[in-house]
Amino acid sequence: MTSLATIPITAFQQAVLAWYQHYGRKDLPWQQDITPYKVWVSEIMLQQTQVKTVIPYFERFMQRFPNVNTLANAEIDDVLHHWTGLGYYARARNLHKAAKCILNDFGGNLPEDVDTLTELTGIGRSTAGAIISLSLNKIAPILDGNVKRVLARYFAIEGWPGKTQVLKQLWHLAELHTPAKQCNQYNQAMMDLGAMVCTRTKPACIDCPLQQGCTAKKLARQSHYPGTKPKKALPLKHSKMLIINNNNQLLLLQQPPVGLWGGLWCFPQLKPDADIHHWSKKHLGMSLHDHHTLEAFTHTFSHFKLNIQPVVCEFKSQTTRIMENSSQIWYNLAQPQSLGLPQPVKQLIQQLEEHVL
DNA sequence: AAAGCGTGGCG
DNA sequence: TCGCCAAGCTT
Repeated sequence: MTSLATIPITAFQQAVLAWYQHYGRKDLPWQQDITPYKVWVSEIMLQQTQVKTVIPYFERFMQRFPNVNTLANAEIDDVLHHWTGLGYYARARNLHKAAKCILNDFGGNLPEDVDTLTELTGIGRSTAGAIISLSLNKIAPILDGNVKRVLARYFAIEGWPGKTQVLKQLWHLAELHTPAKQCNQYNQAMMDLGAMVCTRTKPACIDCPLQQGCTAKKLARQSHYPGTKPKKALPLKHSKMLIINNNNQLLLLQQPPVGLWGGLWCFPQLKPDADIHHWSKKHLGMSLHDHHTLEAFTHTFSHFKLNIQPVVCEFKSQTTRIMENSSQIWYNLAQPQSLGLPQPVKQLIQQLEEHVL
């Protein structure tokens, strides 16, 4: 394979660093007055999430939780409230948990080595590397989706990075090429290259500082790398969401602390074949007077689709008899509490507000 | 080792 | 429209 020889490591690093000086991103919100905390929060938000989506969430989050201390002392409901719509809510729960740990065990300062950082929940090897390199300019490799794509193409690494063996190869290459000096700029540059030049579809190889040594380009097989995940159809599930409105206060139930939508507040959900009358009597102790459906819609998760049938419920007696408790609240439309809401629930609530007005 | 975990954008 | 997947980590 000598015909596909790549360029020496130092030349690789120099090309990447030189490109960064001209074209790298330096104006993102978390790149201003850089601190480990800002990099940490941004890296967590950016997991499986695009920059454009993250920016407004990051701004609001930093406004409300400007440092480890404010985050550690916040209510989890408030943290999840600021995460509403961003998805992968375990990230917010882990962030909050880790902030408490950093405050209690590390005096409010993030650990400054990869191994200790990785022990914090929600921080894996790549996120730890990003914090260490981007905020402290210490040497540490990163391997996010962008870097994976650049390396997989440059070295023509076969297979899906979700496979342990493929991932191992990529990590090895990342370690090998990460420079001791200007590690912060190099890592940022590799991510920017993947995001701006070495894109998933239609990579702009003509603009790439690594085009000369890129194996995928030589083979004209850019789209072959990195290998894709074996596909399977998403299962379709169905659920009813009960809208119980008492004088513009909506009954919401809190999801269990872990799992799908963990810790978030939802309308009561029923399986499609469940009887609403029976459920109302059993769980609310009330007789349903009438109900009507709103237009059903389908929400897509990473691993299944959920068809949601909203049902507006009306009762014979006062629904105020339903008492609040730790996992059951009345959500006040006029003065909403700071709570985490799944996107479909937030959506439905917005619809109801418009209807009321 | 592979599945669970959200949401939005894009071709 | 619909499948794919984006600055991954946890179990």
